[in-house]
Amino acid sequence: MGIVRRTISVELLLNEFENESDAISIINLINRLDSKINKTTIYRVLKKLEDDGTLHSFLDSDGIKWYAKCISCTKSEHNDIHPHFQCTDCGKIDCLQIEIKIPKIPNRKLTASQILIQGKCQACHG
Amino acid sequence: MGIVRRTISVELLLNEFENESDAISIINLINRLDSKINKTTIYRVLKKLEDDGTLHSFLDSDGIKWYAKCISCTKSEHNDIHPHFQCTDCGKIDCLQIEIKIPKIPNRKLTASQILIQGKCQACHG
DNA sequence: ACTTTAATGCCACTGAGTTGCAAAAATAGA
DNA sequence: TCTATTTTTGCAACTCAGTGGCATTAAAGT
Repeated sequence: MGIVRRTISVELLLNEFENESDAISIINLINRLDSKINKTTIYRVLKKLEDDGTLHSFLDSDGIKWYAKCISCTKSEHNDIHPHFQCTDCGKIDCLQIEIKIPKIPNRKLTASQILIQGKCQACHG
Repeated sequence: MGIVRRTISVELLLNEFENESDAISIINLINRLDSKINKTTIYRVLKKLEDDGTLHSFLDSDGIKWYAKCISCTKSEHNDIHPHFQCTDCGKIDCLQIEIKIPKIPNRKLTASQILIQGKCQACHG
């Protein structure tokens, strides 16, 4: 289930994503909001926002969780499938609005894909 | 640095991959070899085998680490870049010998990509 | 065989993420 | 606006994959 009550925690978290076009790691959010929200609450609210189709999550190459805004998702359907790009220098991740074609594979039914591309961003001399 | 000495641990681990064409999670290896090798050693030997170009590693959608045999890698170069397929029913992962084309992206220098495809394998009615 | 140096086992630790539960806050209803 | 209900939060303790230090063991070279 998604967000039911409009609480301060929900507002604060939505606000972080309002002011940020890149993805944000949970670790980072916990640090940013340390004095305002408990980390358990952060995990729980983010999960609900994902259920609502407001945010989507993915893991980086170290296995830690990041969240980013969805563009066209709803509660019933996460349409927002796209690759993520992580700069190996500064660590920033952003969503790439490109489509990567996965070919059909014999004897397997494909349902999802997670693509993490690594390299250097423009700021780090890409 | 990679493998220097031919120890029992190295033999046992290589043996596991000899008899297995799929990827194997570290967790699984630790369970399999519980009575024979300490888990710290397993982590260390696998890392060396990866440095040697014998195995490659990747994370699944839960962020846990898997290893699989390399086909054409060397100590100096991991050429064996390919997507991995995980069955959402049985959890098995295997290497897909297909190439997925990543388009050039403006203002970014791409160096690597990790692709995890999810779905159902043949055995689980793919 | 002996010496050198790499590899191992053990144990304690780290750190991301989770769980249970009592207290607090948000909504609905009167 | 007050009250009852139900969700949400904070806290503390926990889980579990993965790591680091260090003394001991075991390869390999001479």
